[in-house]
Amino acid sequence: MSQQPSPFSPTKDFAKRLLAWSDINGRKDLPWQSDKTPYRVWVSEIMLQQTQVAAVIGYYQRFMEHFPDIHSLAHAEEQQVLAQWAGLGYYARARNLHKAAKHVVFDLDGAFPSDVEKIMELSGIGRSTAGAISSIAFKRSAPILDGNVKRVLTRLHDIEGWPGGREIEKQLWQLADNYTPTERCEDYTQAIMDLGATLCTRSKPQCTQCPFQTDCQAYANDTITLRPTSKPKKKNPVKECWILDITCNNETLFEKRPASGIWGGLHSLPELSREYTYDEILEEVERRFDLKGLSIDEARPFKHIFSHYTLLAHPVRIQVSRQENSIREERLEWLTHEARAQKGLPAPISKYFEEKITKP
DNA sequence: AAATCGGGGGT
DNA sequence: ACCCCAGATTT
Repeated sequence: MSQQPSPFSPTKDFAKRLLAWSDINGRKDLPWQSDKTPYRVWVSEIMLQQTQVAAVIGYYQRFMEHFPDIHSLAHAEEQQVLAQWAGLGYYARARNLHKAAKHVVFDLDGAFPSDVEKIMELSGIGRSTAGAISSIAFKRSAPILDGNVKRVLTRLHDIEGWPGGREIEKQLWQLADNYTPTERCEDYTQAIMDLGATLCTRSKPQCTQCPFQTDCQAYANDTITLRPTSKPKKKNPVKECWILDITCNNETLFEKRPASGIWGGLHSLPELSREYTYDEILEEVERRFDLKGLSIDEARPFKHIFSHYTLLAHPVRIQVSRQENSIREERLEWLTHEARAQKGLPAPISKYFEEKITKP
């Protein structure tokens, strides 16, 4: 755990300078930026959660015409709410909005809660959205930590580590809280989102326009493109299977694989789900190939790493007695080791045979 | 094709 | 308390 020596080295007057910047460059004419009632702010924050400003504007205006206040929303049928939401996507947001409206109107006497803790109890509102509503609608000093703010803060402090992780997120909330002013906190909330949305963007940030260029640790360290640290790719799953090494005399049964998928179109050993028991394997061999197994035993498993998963193949050797009337299919082929060497086979299968020959 | 996003839900 | 997902867009 690399505890940073000082998790917080305050940039002096951050809020003041940010507000000075946003007074000139910030957006102040969006539909939800006038008449900032809790209801109007809330609806805008929910709509903006996973959707860009430009896409939200039209929906917001129509939504407000249909449901001008929280009472009209609470008394509406869910279908009417969803109808107004149609096209915005993420419809769970609309259901949560409706559910929360009913809760406020019928359980809280229509009084929208003002502190973060209470706001967070409403469906569809987490800590960041609650902070936004509390600060913008109630002018309470409450931090937010949405994607924009995470980006600004991880760059300003050049914080390494995925912001979704526990420790980093905790550190970011601490920073967000420290920077949040008591004066003009509603403008500050809007301003830091504007900074992230217009200058401190994910790609091609406009650092030359940024009022914090000389404060920015990532800029100084030339790590802007590395911040925020991207989510660690979850390590690939391991998939296991049986690989059937079916032999009769000196020949092995190969099966041409489907054209698409892994090893598409190549000849390979038949593959079965690892779930099968020996008995089930033999049943399947008889069903699919019309071959009776005489003996069955396992060889050493081999591993093959694909880009998206690791295959752990368990070869199972099956001796069969060749029948006259064995199923004949285009995709099935009996090959000797010599013939096999000429054939296009998946590398792991070829390798398996090299080992089998050199170390029987 | 892969990364992103804030909250919900499952473990 | 922690991890992961659904659902849609963006790069």
